[in-house]
Amino acid sequence: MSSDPIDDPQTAAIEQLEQFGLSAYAARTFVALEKLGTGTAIQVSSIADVPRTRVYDAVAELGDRGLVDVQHTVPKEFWAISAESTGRKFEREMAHRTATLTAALGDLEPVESRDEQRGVWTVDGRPAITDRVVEFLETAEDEIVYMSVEELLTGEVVDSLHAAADRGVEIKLAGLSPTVQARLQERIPEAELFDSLWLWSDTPAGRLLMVDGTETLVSVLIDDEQSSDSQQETAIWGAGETNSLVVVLKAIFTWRLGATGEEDC
Amino acid sequence: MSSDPIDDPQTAAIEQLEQFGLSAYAARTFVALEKLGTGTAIQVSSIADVPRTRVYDAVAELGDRGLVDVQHTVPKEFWAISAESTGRKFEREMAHRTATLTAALGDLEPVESRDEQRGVWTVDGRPAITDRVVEFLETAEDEIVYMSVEELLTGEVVDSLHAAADRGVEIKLAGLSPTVQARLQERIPEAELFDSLWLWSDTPAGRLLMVDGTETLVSVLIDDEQSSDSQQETAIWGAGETNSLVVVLKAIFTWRLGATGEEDC
DNA sequence: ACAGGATTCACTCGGTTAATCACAAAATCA
DNA sequence: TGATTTTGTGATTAACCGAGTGAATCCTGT
Repeated sequence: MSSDPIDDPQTAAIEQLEQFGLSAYAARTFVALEKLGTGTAIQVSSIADVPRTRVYDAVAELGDRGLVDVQHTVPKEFWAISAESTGRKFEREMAHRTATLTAALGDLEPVESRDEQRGVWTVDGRPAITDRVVEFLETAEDEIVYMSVEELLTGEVVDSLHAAADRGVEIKLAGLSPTVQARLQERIPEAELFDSLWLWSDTPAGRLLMVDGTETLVSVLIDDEQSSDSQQETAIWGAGETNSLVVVLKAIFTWRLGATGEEDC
Repeated sequence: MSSDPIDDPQTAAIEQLEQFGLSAYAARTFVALEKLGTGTAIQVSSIADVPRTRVYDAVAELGDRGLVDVQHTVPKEFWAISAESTGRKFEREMAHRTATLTAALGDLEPVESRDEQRGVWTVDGRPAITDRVVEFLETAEDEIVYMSVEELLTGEVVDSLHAAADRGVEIKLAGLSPTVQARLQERIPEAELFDSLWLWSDTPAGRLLMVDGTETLVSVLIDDEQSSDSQQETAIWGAGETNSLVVVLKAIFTWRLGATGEEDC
């Protein structure tokens, strides 16, 4: 009995194989064979919890994918390719799939011209928001204004800031805590720091970004009603000179940045 | 109307997205948004052939994956990330998945020791067979004997042969046609050529491989009964000093190789 | 030929997803 | 303000695929 199903390698492997499109039986059969090296239907069935009579279907599926070979004796014996080969095989398959997808998406002819962005868009979830932030940072040409709490300063964001600094983009940073300030200063010495202008101290702070005065993003952390210990991040963003969110944030930033140090309100 | 559904970029993109685990509706919705840039439920529904009332679910699914943002106006408006971002996103996700899988497979503790291979295994399908051949070539330490028809000399095989030659493995090659011989000689000058000993001229020839005198593989091309124009490749292989297939082939090879030039039979 | 096991095949059941419909909320227009 | 259209959400039905089970067939060794 594998006691704790969480992060048990067997469970993890089966899960990934299913994600790659294998049936449940095939995935479990493959993992069993991986442990056995070689085995018969009965052996597989006993340790993989797959009905004996269906091991054959599963092996056929695995054979089509080039993951398992068969010995046509009685009883049949099955052999799985090595763990390293499996990894390489899937890596190549996935590379091929992503290439196909990218090519196909690139070949789609647009129905109409992609006009200027209007309105304010919302994104939910930390990974998606980080994606959007990084994307904005990568398109920056002149100026980046960025403010963030520590926990949201992931590596990719810092890397993007660094890359922007290297190509001559003016960077103005603010953190909500001295810790964050220090870390930013250390990683990106080119950046100009300014005092945090986050005035709503009881608001669960998130991030605040403006790029080239034309693209802005604001996020906040909200307590998740389901799991009380975790926080959910939600963000809004807008793009374009005349975008309402952009206009508002640009006004705020130029006002605060112009009057650095004056802390009245 | 997209007339020919074969290799139509739209169809291809939808197919790949479904392979990556998106529902049919989500995949079609995303492709539609990719063409539109931004759009409402009705616009998506009209060009994506998705029921209007289901576009919202599809978008929610896409939003969870970070592929689409929403504008909470009336009517709602949807925005899809760029084709390039999509490609990068999936590339990273797949890299993560393969890494997880490789780690999990490596952490599987074997049930019993992987004993010496016995018996003869069969592999079906050209890609799987090529995989096996390359794997054997990569483990070669002393000597490779390889014979193949031209159509099976894919790039990866030649590359593996080249790599083996570079690390000092003695390579003995034979092709079934002078063309193949010439190509091999050109690509891998270190290799020693010998006359083909494929005597069964009416047999649909495939390949024949022996590595270090301990691993052997033989394949033949058989006409496919379904599609008469294509050929199916099927192979058998064995490993280990005492393996019957290995013993037989080793005997043949040493006999023929020892008596090069004598063409009686 | 027979017994035991191995393998294949046919079928049922359950869950998921596609697809349709009904309805409530909101907005536009008269 | 009231009627009509449009938008969004939820419930319901239908079709499909995969898991699981059991019976029928085949093979092997005695």
